[in-house]
Amino acid sequence: MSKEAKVTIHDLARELETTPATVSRALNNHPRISQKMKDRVKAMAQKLNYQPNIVASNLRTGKSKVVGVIVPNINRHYFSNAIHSIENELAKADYSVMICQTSNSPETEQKLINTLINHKVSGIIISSNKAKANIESLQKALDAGIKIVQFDSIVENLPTSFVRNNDFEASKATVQHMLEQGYHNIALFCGRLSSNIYRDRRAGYLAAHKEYGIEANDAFFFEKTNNRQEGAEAARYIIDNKLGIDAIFSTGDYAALGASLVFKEAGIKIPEDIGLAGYANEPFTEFLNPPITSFDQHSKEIGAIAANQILKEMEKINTPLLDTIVKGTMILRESTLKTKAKS
Amino acid sequence: MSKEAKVTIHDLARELETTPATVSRALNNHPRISQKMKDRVKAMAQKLNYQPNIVASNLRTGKSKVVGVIVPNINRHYFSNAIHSIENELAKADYSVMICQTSNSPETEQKLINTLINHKVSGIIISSNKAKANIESLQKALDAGIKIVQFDSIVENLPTSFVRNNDFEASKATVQHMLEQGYHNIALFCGRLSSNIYRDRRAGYLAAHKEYGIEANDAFFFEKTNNRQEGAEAARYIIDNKLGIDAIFSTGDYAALGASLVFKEAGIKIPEDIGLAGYANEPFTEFLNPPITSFDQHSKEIGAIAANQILKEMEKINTPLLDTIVKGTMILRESTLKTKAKS
DNA sequence: CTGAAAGCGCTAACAC
DNA sequence: GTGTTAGCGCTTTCAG
Repeated sequence: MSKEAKVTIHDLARELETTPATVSRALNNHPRISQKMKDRVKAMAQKLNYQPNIVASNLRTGKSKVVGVIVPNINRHYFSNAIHSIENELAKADYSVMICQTSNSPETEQKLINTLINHKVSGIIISSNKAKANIESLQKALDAGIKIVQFDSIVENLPTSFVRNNDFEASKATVQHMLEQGYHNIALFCGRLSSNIYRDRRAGYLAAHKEYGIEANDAFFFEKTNNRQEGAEAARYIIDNKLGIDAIFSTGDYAALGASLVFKEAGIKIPEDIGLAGYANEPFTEFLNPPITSFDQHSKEIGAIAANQILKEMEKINTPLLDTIVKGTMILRESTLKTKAKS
Repeated sequence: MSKEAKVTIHDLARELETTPATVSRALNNHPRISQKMKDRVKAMAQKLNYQPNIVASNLRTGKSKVVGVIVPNINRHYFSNAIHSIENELAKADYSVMICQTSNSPETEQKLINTLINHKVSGIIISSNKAKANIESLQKALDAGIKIVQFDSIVENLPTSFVRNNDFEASKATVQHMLEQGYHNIALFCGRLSSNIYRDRRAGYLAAHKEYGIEANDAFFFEKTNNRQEGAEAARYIIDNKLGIDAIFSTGDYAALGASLVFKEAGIKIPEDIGLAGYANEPFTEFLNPPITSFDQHSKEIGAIAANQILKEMEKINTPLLDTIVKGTMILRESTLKTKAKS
């Protein structure tokens, strides 16, 4: 298969009449090697087209310049942006990225964590399920000296760094805005409550109501309504069962999208007949008719922060763990501007 | 750091009063090991919570169940979908995915290819730049026994499998459709011609004109117009310099998006005043006002095909190389339906 | 069916 | 500043 036998540090040593150890040290810029030797070694490496065997180095040192990233799905705007930044930042420090999708399956996640441990990655950046087995696996990773940074969906009681949004305040602010616009019967389209992010967003929704002096109606709570289809179904349910709902706060943009299209088809006007706000500021929210209010989570920044934090933790001992909260930005659009629509 | 010392096959062997070789074989289901021994070994592995050191195994065998994926950017719909499928398919076969972004820099790409080679990956799935140095690096990977599958932007004269779209026919069909709608002065917004995909799309644009008996106007060719901003600039240029352009075929959706928004602001009506078609069927195209005609490339399928092909090549010797063409689907939308708009 | 022994390529004490 | 030596954990001939 190979044209020429693989060249190793032994070959370099032989050519230079020195030893593999010296070659290794020279290549790694060891301080106690003479500049002259370093130059000779590097020249010879170039000449023979020497390529270091990273695997051998990893085995010997027990470390590797690899970081694993575990997310539910790569092809969601939020994650693909976060991963984009993570790869960019880590590549600057010559780290490689191993990427894994759980599809929200705790079993898959556990398996992936184990695989990463066995690959001897130096760090894991993860948006986690909360299954007990996963927490144990993450703890095992920590015990093995692997640094972990959690983002998005996190397990609070693990001693790791976090990077997260202010989901509670964000949701509260959005719902407050809706209440102030005159929507007083706001449905909640919500993701799985097993995840802190959806729990927080729901809490924000409830807190806004409480502060405004309105009791949130339990019948207006749509759990597991988190994608386009589920959003569409919930919207149809709302249309069919005159519940008195005059607005929807959706903890995800896709459910809002599904609802938006159903309302449009049914001739129900947004924002006049029903208000609608999503979450995540997916690109399409800007272009819907009308454009829908959403919340930008700054996913690129989140990825960059997570990457730089894990870099510090991997390279400098005693780097303190950080809990970083990235404040999102409310993007007000036509879909909740009832007052403006009236005027 | 670790709670307990790492357990190795030696530990298992000692406990079972056998040898590391037998343990290794048992764990790998070697046929000449008795079922009884396999059971004993696996039970003990479980009991001691043995975790194989993949790195050691990789060093010894010179292989690894890792595939590298190299793309310009992760956070484009096309690539994030392709990668989504790639990871899904490879994970089924217990392969891990290392992901790399070139940001369209040939130097970065070359560095990444080398890193993957040195990591001893078994395969590389790549959307490549065409720089000479990169081709040499890919050849080096092939020489090292690494399987390569190219998709999207490919280097034709390398002996690898390809997975691609029928960009030429797709573009030709779209432009034909526009010509038939009565747009006879169609501008071309185009990506870098160093890439086969944009060359092919341009060729399709030209072929459609030729077949229709109209000469394509050189002044209507906008090279390096491939993102939102460039598209907006080109649109402004078109507005300012009365060139007689009555439609735009853009080889990418983002440039079409930029143009669409500029036209809207300028009060220029799509499709009445100007026709507009994009390429890639980015999610937002469906929701623009009006929705814009585009071309769905089936990126998920492309990723899945690339992944399964490389799996075969890695696992079965003498797997033939495949050149798979995935036919895209034209998505006709309002932005090019001049006749319908008239009626 | 199992054991003995060697070694993948590199690094890091420890010498001098 | 450089050489000697041992070994990371695993697999795989070769022997029996």
